[in-house]
Amino acid sequence: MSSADDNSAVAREVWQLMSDLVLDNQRRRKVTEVTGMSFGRTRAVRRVAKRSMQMGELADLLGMERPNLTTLINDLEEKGLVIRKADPRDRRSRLVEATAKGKRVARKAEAILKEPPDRLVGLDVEDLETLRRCLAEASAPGGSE
Amino acid sequence: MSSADDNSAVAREVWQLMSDLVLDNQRRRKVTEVTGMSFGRTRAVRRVAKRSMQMGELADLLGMERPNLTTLINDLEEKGLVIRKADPRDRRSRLVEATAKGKRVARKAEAILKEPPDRLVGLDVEDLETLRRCLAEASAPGGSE
DNA sequence: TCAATTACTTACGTTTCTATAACTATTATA
DNA sequence: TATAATAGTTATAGAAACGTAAGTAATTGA
Repeated sequence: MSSADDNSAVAREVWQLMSDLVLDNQRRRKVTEVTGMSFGRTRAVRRVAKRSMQMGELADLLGMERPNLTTLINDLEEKGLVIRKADPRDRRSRLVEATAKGKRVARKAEAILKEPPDRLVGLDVEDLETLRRCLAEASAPGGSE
Repeated sequence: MSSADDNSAVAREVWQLMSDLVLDNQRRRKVTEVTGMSFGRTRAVRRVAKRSMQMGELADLLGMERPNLTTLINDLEEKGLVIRKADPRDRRSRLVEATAKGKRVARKAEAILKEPPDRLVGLDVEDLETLRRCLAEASAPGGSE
């Protein structure tokens, strides 16, 4: 029996446990409740709040078609959460930027999403440190979501 | 400085790392692609494939209103993925059961969702064991998702 | 037994998500 | 400069996700 097989088996268990912990839909529900809009809309606002970007880049990050993003951003702009600005480098493209209001909404969402479950906080500090070390090692440099 | 504060800070980091790892939208996308239906529909099939249950219980698990579940299950029934059966205990309620076809679809989805990312599999066995131990400790007895 | 409750469905309307085709404006290139 | 490629928008249209009100059938319990 190879060590790779051992890894795989344990990794599957770990993955299952992690997924169960993270994929708690109450969290999504809470976010839509607090922000007063869909999770997808909130996701866009959060992205833009971190950094202004072109429509195309944002569409790619959110994994949606450009025409659909146009509609979404129209909506967010009407709500006063983002604005489109001219891109000085390329007049074809538009830069999407979060307004102060948009950033507030993004912060509210992040606050909910970043709050770890009680059960995680309740672990021993040593265990948490170990978790952090291992997960940091397992994490891609680019991050996701 | 209390130990609780230390825990909280590290826990937040751990949580962030875990969330990034789990919330990879490519996975969702792949599931809808393979199953040929929305993630929500697939979620329902997966639930029922594990265990037959009443409409109400399923609606609660999926976090949706009963009328909406009725529509969803109608759709899945037309697709031949589930069937409604009489509940011998209570003739008001219906038991939703996955068909063989439904179970196949559920298996396909699970196969994608249960596959841990390469970066996790690549960790040392000792680290994986530690992760498992910690996460098992942090997991609720009831599970979620 | 009969009123209240429960489990589910029907009917309806709104929002959100999704994809595609055709269009304008701008930039890059041959 | 003419042509192609790019960035975004408009226009459609269908599927999916939500919520509420009102209805049926079965059960509970006073």
